[in-house]
Amino acid sequence: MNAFTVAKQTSMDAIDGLDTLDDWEDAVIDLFLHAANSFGLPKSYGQIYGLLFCRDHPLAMDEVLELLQISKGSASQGLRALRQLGAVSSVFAPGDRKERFVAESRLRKLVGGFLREQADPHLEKGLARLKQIESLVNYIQDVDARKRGARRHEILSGWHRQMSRLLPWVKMIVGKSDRLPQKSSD
Amino acid sequence: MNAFTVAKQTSMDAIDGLDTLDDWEDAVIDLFLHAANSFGLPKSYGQIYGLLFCRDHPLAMDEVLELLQISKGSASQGLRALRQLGAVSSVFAPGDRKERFVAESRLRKLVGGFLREQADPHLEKGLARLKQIESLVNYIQDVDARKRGARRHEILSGWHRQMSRLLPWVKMIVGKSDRLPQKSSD
DNA sequence: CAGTTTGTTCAAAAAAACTTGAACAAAATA
DNA sequence: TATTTTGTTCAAGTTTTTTTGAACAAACTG
Repeated sequence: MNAFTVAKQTSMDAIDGLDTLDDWEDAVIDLFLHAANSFGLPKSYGQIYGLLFCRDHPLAMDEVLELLQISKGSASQGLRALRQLGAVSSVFAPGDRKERFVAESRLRKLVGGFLREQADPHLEKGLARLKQIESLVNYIQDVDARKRGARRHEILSGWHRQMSRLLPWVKMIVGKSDRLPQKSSD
Repeated sequence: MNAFTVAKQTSMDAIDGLDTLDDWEDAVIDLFLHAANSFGLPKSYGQIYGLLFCRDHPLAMDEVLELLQISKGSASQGLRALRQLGAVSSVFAPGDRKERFVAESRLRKLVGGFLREQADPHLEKGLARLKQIESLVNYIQDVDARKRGARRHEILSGWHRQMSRLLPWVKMIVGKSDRLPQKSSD
């Protein structure tokens, strides 16, 4: 990258305001920071997603960490996790070695990714725990005590079944009319 | 409480095994510990709920903290929070000053309480943030930049609407056939 | 009313989660 | 191949959350 290119880009950014955060962008990033927290994700993930969500064009990792004032490590880990969740995807600009990132803005996809990466694994682990509980209950000698244990195992199995049923419905219901109808996208 | 009463209770507990935790109870408590964590609640809440869930009879706070080996403070705060969530309710045994607690085991109620105490407040806060974003977007001078902000606000508003729609469905779907049909309870 | 039981509060300690940045690796370039 | 660019890893540091327990308050009891 030569001096001319640097100068050109800097001035363009300054004109477009893309090398600083607008107040509304700060507010959006803050919204996602809190949203991430309430979904059990690190706040930096929310910040990164929020920034990309605001922008029309892909950002590279160094732009993200510069704009958000976070460390390289956070940016790297955050972007990887968000991609894993399907919340961001990377694009490679032709003739540029940098990987650039864009936010997925279809709620359906976001919810789907979250359920796949977070909810489904918990349900699987839960099933394993249920099996272990079942076998422990079978060792109980006292009849009444074993009945009590068995009853609890039944209840938990019922809950597990219901949660398993619920998730597909969530995927269905969310994303029925995603992104508002005006100006059809996708 | 006189010596006889103490001796009597101790022996009864020993016989029934109610003053120690069975292996299966440990496993159930551990299950709820992890579940609480994944719902963003302190693990002690999960432990307390799990213990009460295992037992047929109400437990007093001192029994809970003894069985789980947790502090008075944790037990007190945990029980209060769980009651607030509708996950436990307290009963007063006649002729006893102690408040005793039982777990709510209807998934519908648990989910309802969680949504009411956790999800609904988040949605409300989200709405407030959206309004603030909207007003910030209106201050943007540059037309294209304002369009970009307005578009983002629309998308977020759509998400908010969809999440608001989703929650009632969740309440409906969960608890359709709660607690397994056999041996009708409640 | 003095003593006991029951339960709450909250400052400090402990534990858990998150972030940082320097060292490292991989890939492109000269 | 030496150098630069880009990105990852992870031990150590920081922040946040949770737990503890001693002090306190309220309600009962003798």
